[in-house]
Amino acid sequence: MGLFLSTTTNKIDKKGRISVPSAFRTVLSKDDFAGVILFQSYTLPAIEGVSMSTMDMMNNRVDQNFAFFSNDHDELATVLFGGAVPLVFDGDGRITLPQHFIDHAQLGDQASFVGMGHKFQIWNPELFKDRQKQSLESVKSQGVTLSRKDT
Amino acid sequence: MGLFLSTTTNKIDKKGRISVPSAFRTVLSKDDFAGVILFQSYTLPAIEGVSMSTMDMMNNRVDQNFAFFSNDHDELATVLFGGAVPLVFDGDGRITLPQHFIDHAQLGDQASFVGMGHKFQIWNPELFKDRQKQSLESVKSQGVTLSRKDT
DNA sequence: TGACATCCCATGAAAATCCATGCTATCCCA
DNA sequence: TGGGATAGCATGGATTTTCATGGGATGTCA
Repeated sequence: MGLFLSTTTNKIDKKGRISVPSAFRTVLSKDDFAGVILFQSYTLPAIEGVSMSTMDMMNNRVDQNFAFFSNDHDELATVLFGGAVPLVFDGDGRITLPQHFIDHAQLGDQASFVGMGHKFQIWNPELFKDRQKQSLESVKSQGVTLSRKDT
Repeated sequence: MGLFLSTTTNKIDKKGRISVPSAFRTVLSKDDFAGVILFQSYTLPAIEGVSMSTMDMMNNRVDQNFAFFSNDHDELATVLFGGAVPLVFDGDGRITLPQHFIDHAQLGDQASFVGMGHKFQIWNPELFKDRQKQSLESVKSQGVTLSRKDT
């Protein structure tokens, strides 16, 4: 499917536009929707981004795990889909970030796109430095590792 | 899958380009992505290299072991994927090393590719000499061995 | 008609691509 | 077995293309 990898920092211009890194666009263009789905992280001052097909996948999981009219289902669906915003690329691969995302992630005139495999996050570059450092410490100290095993 | 074996030292030119040893390219070319994934070692002044399929494997493991929005998932993904850079070979089998990798591994105008089985490392040749010596002594004194057991 | 979104084009910097060269190991045939 | 041809590989440099970014023009909705 293609993975979101590496970290890229781009500028937000006066109009609130920002270029989605070319490599990320390539991953996103695998499905027919020419854009990206964004929603705010529930726990971090960051914006999460996924492809439309990943959104489909999450939708299926919600339906599998919860009865269709249960309260749990509706609560999760409300948060997950109610807060999700589809944004279409302009001709040059840019998107315009809605104001509440900019507020939530405390973005100034720059933003970092952080690849996380099947998804990515958008951060204030300064905040991300700390986040990165803290993640590394956490991964190292907790010994969260992956053993290599071919499937 | 093919293993990364032996050590080769190549030149880094003015533009930061370096030839990936032909034997390594052969191993990497087993999957459809014509390049290599690099990230910095968490503990050593070296760069680590793996194939895209290894990266895929790691991604699957992360998703299997951690809930998609859990903090553990995000921290691991940040370290693992946010710091990973996919580099495509040019027509002659070279890659251009990003500056922060050159800094981290303290590379001058040369670099050693060290085969390590499923992955390889890129070292400053001088630093690697010490590393090699120290590894050998450590293995000898601790009597590190391998159990012969597949899977 | 003003605010805002969308589309289009220009530009500079960076990255990808292409071509040339020399070295070395290998092969082939006399 | 010697020696020349050949192919693969690392290296250097030039050229072309892509990409991020800025700004203007056009369209749209309240």
